[in-house]
Amino acid sequence: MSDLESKTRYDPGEVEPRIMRLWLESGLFHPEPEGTPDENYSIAIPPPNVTGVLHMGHALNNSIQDTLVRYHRMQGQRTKWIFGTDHAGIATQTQVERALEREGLSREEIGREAFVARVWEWREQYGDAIVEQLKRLGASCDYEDERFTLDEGYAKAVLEVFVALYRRDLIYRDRYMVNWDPGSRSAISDLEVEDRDVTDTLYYIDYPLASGSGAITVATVRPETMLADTALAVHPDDERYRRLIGETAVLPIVGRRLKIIADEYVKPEFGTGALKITPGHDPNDFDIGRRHGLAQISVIGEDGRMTAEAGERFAGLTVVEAQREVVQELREKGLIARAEEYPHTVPFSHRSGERIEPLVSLQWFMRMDELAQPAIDAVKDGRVKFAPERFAKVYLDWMENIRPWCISRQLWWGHRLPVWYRGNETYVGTEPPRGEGWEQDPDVLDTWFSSALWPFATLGWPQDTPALRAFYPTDAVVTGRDIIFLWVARMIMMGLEFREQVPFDDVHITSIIQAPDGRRMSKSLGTGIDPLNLIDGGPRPPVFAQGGDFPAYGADAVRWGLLAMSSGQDVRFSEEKVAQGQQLTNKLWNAARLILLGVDSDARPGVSEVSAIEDRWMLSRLARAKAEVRGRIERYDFSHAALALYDFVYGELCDWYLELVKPRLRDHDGDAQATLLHVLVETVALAHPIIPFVTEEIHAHVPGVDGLLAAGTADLSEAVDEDAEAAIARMMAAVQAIRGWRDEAEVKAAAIIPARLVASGYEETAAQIERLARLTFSRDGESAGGAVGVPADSIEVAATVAIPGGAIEILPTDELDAGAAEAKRAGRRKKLAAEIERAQAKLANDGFVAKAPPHVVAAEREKLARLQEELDSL
RNA sequence: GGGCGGUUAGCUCAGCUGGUAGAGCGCCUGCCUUACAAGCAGGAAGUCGGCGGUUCGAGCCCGUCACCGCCCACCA
Repeated sequence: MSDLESKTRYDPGEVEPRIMRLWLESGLFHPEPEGTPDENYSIAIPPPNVTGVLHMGHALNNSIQDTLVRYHRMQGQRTKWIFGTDHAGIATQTQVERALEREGLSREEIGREAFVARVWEWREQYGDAIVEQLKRLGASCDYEDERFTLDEGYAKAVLEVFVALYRRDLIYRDRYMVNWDPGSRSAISDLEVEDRDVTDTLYYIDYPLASGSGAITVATVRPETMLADTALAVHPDDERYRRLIGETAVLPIVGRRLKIIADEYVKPEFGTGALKITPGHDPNDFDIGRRHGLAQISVIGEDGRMTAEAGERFAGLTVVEAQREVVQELREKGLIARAEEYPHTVPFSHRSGERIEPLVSLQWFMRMDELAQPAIDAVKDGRVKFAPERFAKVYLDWMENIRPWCISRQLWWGHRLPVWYRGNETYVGTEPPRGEGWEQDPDVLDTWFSSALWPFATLGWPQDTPALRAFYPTDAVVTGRDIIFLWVARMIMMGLEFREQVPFDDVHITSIIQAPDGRRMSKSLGTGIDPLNLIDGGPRPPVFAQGGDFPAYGADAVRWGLLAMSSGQDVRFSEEKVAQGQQLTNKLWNAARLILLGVDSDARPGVSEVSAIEDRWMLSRLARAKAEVRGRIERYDFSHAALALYDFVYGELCDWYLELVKPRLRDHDGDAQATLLHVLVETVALAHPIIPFVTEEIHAHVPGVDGLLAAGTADLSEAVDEDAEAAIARMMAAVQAIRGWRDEAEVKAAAIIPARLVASGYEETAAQIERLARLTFSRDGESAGGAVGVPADSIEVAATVAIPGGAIEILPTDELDAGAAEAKRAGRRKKLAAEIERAQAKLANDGFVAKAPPHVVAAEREKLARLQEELDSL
């Protein structure tokens, strides 16, 4: 209890680790696998990369998930936040390779087995970091049931799926054009490619005709690939070239004869209208080549250097070097008609950042169209719902045009393909083949292949486990829109294929939080903000105008701030929102201090026989706040949930209720104490899913309540008391009117001013008005709450302040400056006159009176009458 | 080239089925009122991106233009 007395500021640094320990030790986060998925609640965390560190995206995403999870847990549902990490093939392998480089080693030097062992060591060493960081955030994941995508059981699920899809002919091996990433020396999928703007040189090259009569000119930004040209193409209807179709041209430098073919793909209006065809190094040319049965020649190798097929002169050169050589030779021969700057977009590897080299390569693919159809239906018929809804369209557009997925990766870290070769034989199975001479395919699967199985593989599939029966399908997945295709779509397809059920009902796509200057948050740009630095206090990144360290805002403040920032769209990071969250935690802490240090030792929470108007009001407003926050959370509208909570705590609980009830608290009023404690308990329960730490800490101090707040069940009652709300709303308006008048009339803040209440509807609140507005109502012949006072002209009145249902008349006193009061009256009169004019004009408009809904017109008339009355009283 | 989102107070953002614009921060004024001065009370501040239309009435609906951001796409 001494903390409550001594700490006038909430101290998250002391509270949060202590509370997290309590939660973890309680076993609260680890539900027994019982019940049905319908009655239970589960979310599978988007598995963070095992060697990753928490970034702002994680912080937002997991704040949201934890809010959902804690909310549903407190609705009494058996709740599991399925937890684990992803082996993250390329990312992790790259990190370990860099570490090896620093030792002067490479993975090739130490060999596959030793390398994989090194990665496992690395994982042992660094794999905990992100788990610990999630705990700092307060995430209530089921840490006791942690999965890893390369664990034995999980790997079994991956192989099972591969084999099953292979047997269905959905997985196949093919020589095909792939996105080759020279950086990671692996093929990557279309989704791992990003386009960047680049300015290249567009060369116009003359290809002499074999007949010797002139040349055909083609434009290209990649002259070095001409070494692999196997044809030229023109549009069949292009008059300029029609007579050349079927002729041959001579490939400069190489001397190969190229047939001139016709293909509708060629755009006559672009460039020269003639195209060099390089099936080995261009995706379009690859297709054209297949259509026309052209040879594929590969002059660029997987190492990004020219191959022997490029000719002795170029073999071994880098692509850039080869281009220079080729261009130089063409120039010497006078075959470059012209060259110009050419800005366009070019594919780059999302992972390594290197320019993609399209290559023909023998890879494993998954055919997606058949798997996609049920997943399209699931979204169309609402079994899977996107929030915000517009992302359903994004999903459907992609799914309806889905293409085969290149799933093999030339890496060492990952699930090795369950494929073996012996001569011309191929064996695919979850167990290695019997017999001698089999060699396993060296490739591993795309990381997203295993991620696609996450919602059920984490629960023990392919075994029929209790966890699977209790928690699949899950309820929601919460993630960023950047992985709708990479992950969400594939989970839906795999879930339907292998469990015949969608993996989740709801897909919540979160905002992406940008740097304060609107740029992408990125470590390399200096725009990244480490959430831990916000929680614990730490350096502000360079993107902030203000330097120095963040204050230690605490996890609750960061959670609240991120939720408040997030909306349906991308938003800039706002430190002010985090600060606002901190203020909220501090406000709650101090409200709790007022209540807990003020009540008698035998006081207990309760609501029986509540009769005081402010108590009734508070309970009614609490009920509304609960309904509001609940509704917002269930609609995945977290910013409004956070703001509604803030508004309730500040605007109703602290600004009004606590002020109203203070006198009764001092008087040891039993009803007041019980109600205060009840409201406190209910408020921290309401707030807990969003700001779990401070609420748990406060809850622990409430007399007569046991157990963890996080483990409790929320009271769902939402009874509203309209009469009490109306009475207190009037009182609040009256107090604010007087406060406003006092300020403008320059009445000293501390002065208590004589006045007379000339209004109805204040029977229960007159005394409160006196106290909160610092007035003293005269009782000459009237009761304090009397309906109508003595006739207005019988006593001199210094000022009249309009309030709902009447007015408060300020009586003369030395505290009043007559001039200021009159100036104030004049100002008010002017304002009223303007408003009256507007209302009159509106009502004079026949169209308005005739066509607007009756209640709108009636409201306008009422307003006019009220304004007129006030003006008259002045 | 398609598609999506945005443009509201100095800053970051709200604004439900159209009915005289809101919050936080910042700013101004006054208060150390025994929960919180990292607090409390009060206040100033916006031609709701431009133009046109529908309507009695438009921040909200329709059209159009401008700028910002994102996604998808094989144009040499």
